Amino acid sequence: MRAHITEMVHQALGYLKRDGELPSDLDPVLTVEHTRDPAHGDYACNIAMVLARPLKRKPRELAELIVRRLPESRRVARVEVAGPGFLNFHASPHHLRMVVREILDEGQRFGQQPVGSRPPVLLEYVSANPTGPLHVGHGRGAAYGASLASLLEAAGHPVQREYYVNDFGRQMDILAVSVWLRYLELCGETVRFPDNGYRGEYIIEIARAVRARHGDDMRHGRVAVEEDLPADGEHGGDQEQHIDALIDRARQLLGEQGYQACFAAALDIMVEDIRTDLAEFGVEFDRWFSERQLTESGRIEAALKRLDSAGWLYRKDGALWFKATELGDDKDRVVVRENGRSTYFASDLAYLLDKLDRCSGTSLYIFGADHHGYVPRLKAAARGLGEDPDRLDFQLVQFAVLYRGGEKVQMSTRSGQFITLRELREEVGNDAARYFYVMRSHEQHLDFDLDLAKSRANENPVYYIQYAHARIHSVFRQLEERGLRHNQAIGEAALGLLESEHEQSLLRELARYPELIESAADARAPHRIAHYLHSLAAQFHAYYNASVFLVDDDDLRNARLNLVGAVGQVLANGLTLIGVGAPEKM
RNA sequence: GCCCCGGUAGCUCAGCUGGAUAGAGCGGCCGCCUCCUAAGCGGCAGGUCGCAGGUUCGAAUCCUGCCCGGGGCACCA
Repeated sequence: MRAHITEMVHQALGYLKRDGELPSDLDPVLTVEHTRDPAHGDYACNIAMVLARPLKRKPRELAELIVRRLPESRRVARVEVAGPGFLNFHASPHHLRMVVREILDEGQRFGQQPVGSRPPVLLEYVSANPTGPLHVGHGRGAAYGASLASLLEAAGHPVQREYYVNDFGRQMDILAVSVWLRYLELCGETVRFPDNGYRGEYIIEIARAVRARHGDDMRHGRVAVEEDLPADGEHGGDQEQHIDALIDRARQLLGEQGYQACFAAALDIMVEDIRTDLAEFGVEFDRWFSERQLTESGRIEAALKRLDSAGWLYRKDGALWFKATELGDDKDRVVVRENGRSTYFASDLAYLLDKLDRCSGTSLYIFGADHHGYVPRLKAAARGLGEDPDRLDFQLVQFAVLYRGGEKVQMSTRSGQFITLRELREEVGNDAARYFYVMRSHEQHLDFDLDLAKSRANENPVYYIQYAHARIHSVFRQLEERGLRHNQAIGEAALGLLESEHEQSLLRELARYPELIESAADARAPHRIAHYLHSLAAQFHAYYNASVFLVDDDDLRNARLNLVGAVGQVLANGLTLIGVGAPEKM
């Protein structure tokens, strides 16, 4: 509809230019938007105000001129000049009738553009290190990413969903050693656990699984394990040196094969845990991209070679550096360490290149807010690799803080004192968790009120929306119980009977859903869907309380059922986008 | 010091990429079930859009400076 009105205005301008009433070289930027106040019609256009200055004419006068030349449209009932010079367009009853018909005919596809009508997007999200279970912070990234993926798809972008698995590097070694030490404990050895190790209960469970698979094969005595290790932090030594030495010791005692078996077991179990956790949360991926494979396939070398031949690498202090500063970053970055191992950033380079090769459109990153420093770095990387940095899009998800009983729930990762995503889901349920995570703008800190999320009362927005959907289904059940059937054709013919304020505002609200999908997708803002649904539900509840739908009059009843059915459909479609269920009964 | 996000009603937040008289939920107060689910509805109260300049027909929205809160600035991952 917005496009339709824009076209109408352009036509009018064309006539005026042809007739010499406006200069022919005119090419103004005009906007058509939804009005907030129904008194201003359904859509407003600012063209007259935009033209007023360059033409040195009064906006209202220009507005009158344009209105007179607007082409006829069945979807527009009338156009008025209002306020400082707005063109206010009133949608025709025909237009609103068409919207209801479209909703009922298209069903769950209503609001969606054909996939492929917009450029593809490769969306990477969550990508938490598989060194422990997901916590509530990851949950927000997961809910946001999954909702955004659905939203982009609905707007017509082909979407590839990816999880980048950091299955390589020192953190994973620390995980493997932590598991091994717990395993030794299970075998009956008394070994000291390093300050820097992963302490969570889950490590013991992984160790148990390793023991079930490998028996006592990996058992070594305490002396062999701890002999001659540098002191740990607790004993006045260096934590990092201590744990590195411990990793080396594990490699020696277990042999490379044995060590890899332990490492692989820990990794498999962790990744599988994350995968099922997310799947239960309705968050799925098309691909789990392994960092290790990136290394082994030589793509890091390839990316570095490309940077080098473009002259962006240099050697200093024994390390290989990327001249990021010259490409917009605030400092140069090491890509190969003094010890010859490539850095995490080198993997990022290779992955970036791989993504851009596989997706002709945009590579969209969802980061936690603490990763914002990566943005200039990766843009510099794209430039250095000879790629267009505008093909990268970064969305930063701010932190979520849990509140229980009005008190902030304290969490710290190190000590293993954190609430996992799984615990959160069990406490408040998947629907509430998904909704609460996306109901706020992702770039806004989130106060997650556990008590509110658990509440089964009207104050909980999730139930409020779901209740509206359930009520609608209940109406249709009642209809059948009374031995009646809904006749859509009769309803459509009688849609003109829906003249009450509630009915009109519901029709207007439904009509803007497809445009909401578009603008929310462009703004990467699924929270707008959440707000829209709440508003639609509110209007429905008001309507429900004000009118009886199942009246004796066939025309009126069917017309109302068309409207109510359409509301139910749009509620279900929107809830699906943000991963929340649309129950038919509550 | 530099960078990112935020500051809008008592609280939590929207504000559709610059529009018309700034909105919702919660909390507070007053009402509404012989009727399709009261997990609902109606009403009242509540505002210096952090502060100061600037840009323009028009600013909560864009620019600059300052104040406050959160986060980040590794040859860690």
